[in-house]
Amino acid sequence: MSRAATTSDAFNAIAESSRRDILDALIGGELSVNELVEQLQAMSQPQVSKHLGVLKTVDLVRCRTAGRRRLYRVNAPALKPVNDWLAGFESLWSERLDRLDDYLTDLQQEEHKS
Amino acid sequence: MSRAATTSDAFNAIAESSRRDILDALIGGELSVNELVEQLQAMSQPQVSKHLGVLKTVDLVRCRTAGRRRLYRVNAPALKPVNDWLAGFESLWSERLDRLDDYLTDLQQEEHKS
DNA sequence: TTGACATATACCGATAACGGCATATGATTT
DNA sequence: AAATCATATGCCGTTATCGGTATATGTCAA
Repeated sequence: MSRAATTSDAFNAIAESSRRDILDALIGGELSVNELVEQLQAMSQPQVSKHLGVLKTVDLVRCRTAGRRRLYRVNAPALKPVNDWLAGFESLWSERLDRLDDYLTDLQQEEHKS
Repeated sequence: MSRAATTSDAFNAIAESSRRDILDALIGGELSVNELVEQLQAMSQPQVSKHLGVLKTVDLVRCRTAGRRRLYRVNAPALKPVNDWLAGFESLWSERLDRLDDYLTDLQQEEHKS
């Protein structure tokens, strides 16, 4: 078995930073593939198309044909599973708990030295 | 080139559902490896250990030695990058926009038929 | 219809993930 | 010291990723 497919899940789709970059670029609104290629310096057209394909499969992006161009836009609700999962950890978020945690870790390392 | 390493990023680490399951199990508090194995039916001990290793590398999990056992706990702040990235899409979240989006997609498919 | 533009797809080599099983390391008890 | 318990690590085969380059599909204009 290998790692889960990037097309299986929003979680897997957004694991790749190139795809997050594409989604970020689309926050402003619809963009064509070429406009994305321009905006995302250092990404070839085939790359952008492939990544868009992945994003489309998991419904993170939707598509509209306009003339010979194709306008892509974000489908934000597809990010909800991620958001919902994260919400379960918000209770553990506070700085105070973080510091306590660091303290415990340090304590444990001190014990280890002795 | 291949897919980014699971140890490169919180995004990549949480792409695997087994690892999300582990993190979920740890929300209640510290657990030893064996307790995790019990709780996560159908995951072998080596698997759990390996996944914990990945989670530890990206600091999503921290570790404390207690006798011959090892107690793991969530380090929630390591999820912040994910949360922050998601926040950029909250403006596009509403049901209404979602419906409008569906409408546009349907419209485009209708056009395509003609 | 021919040519230019816009986007998608196919093939390639390289890399690394994943699960399973066996085994090594490490700590405790008798 | 030996046996036991708890956890980590190593090796293997399978599979899917990723970027690159070339090319196919599709759409419009002259």
